[in-house]
Amino acid sequence: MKELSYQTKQRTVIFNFLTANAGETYDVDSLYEALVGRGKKVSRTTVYRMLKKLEEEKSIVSFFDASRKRTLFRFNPHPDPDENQIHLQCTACGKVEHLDCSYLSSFEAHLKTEHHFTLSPAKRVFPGTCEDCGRK
Amino acid sequence: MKELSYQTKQRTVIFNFLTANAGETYDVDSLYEALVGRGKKVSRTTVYRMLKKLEEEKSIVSFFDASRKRTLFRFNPHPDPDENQIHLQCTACGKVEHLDCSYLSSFEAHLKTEHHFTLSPAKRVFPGTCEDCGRK
DNA sequence: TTGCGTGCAAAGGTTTTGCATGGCA
DNA sequence: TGCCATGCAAAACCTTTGCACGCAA
Repeated sequence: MKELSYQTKQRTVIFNFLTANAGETYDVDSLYEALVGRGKKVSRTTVYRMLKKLEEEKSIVSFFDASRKRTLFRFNPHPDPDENQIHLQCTACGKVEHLDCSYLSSFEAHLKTEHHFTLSPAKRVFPGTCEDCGRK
Repeated sequence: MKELSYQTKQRTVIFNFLTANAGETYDVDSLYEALVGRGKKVSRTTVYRMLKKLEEEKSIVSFFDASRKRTLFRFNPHPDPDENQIHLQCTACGKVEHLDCSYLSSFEAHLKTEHHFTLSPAKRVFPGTCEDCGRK
């Protein structure tokens, strides 16, 4: 019962944009505006639906920006769940830093053995203050 | 320019309920229903506004339940930002476990020294799978 | 041809806001 | 008395859904 994925123009446009801007995060609206601003033909509804699909396929990851109350998306460079992947989101400027950090696995192991809690592999977002905002 | 907080009936009712149920998390609606169900006179709007205020005063903490798409609140037993406080939220059942874990501080220190990122002291919520749901 | 993908408009649900009234200090 | 808090209704907001049409395989 495997679901097919047609290679439509909109799918290509959305996916290519996210891979080309792999370091950035986008909410639905900013992504939609960016695409339309570049002359791409796509509807907001399709952006919603395709992002959901791409996330299910692990091509992208999503997380919720509590301060702005909307879902953010970004390219997932490491679909491998064993990756030491982590997101640091600055609560001041909203910026999200992507980071590979081996220290995370030890913390993860501790949570699992000592607290019987398995960290979600894909959506680890830590709120805090980034370097720039911390100086202010 | 310090903002005052009047000790109104609604404020007392909301705050008392959350302290009396310090181990539980509530969304606005379940909290509202619980209060009205107990004969308390309060409006949904006031619940929203008072929760916001209590959170600003660090009396409670909030985080977003991505699966149910709504904000959750709970009493904050440790307003002290130095506390080794952490929340583990199960993405399967939505349950939130509160936890004091000294291991966290070392991870926090690592993030600060190596990655120049200061973890937010109040809103550390880690998504994952709890023990019960992990067994299924 | 099949059935997933698309687009528009409308609905859905959570949260916010405007405004007049109420109540604490 | 001054000013914050409250309540209602309406608005704002992000997101989902219904339905007819389009298009990839």
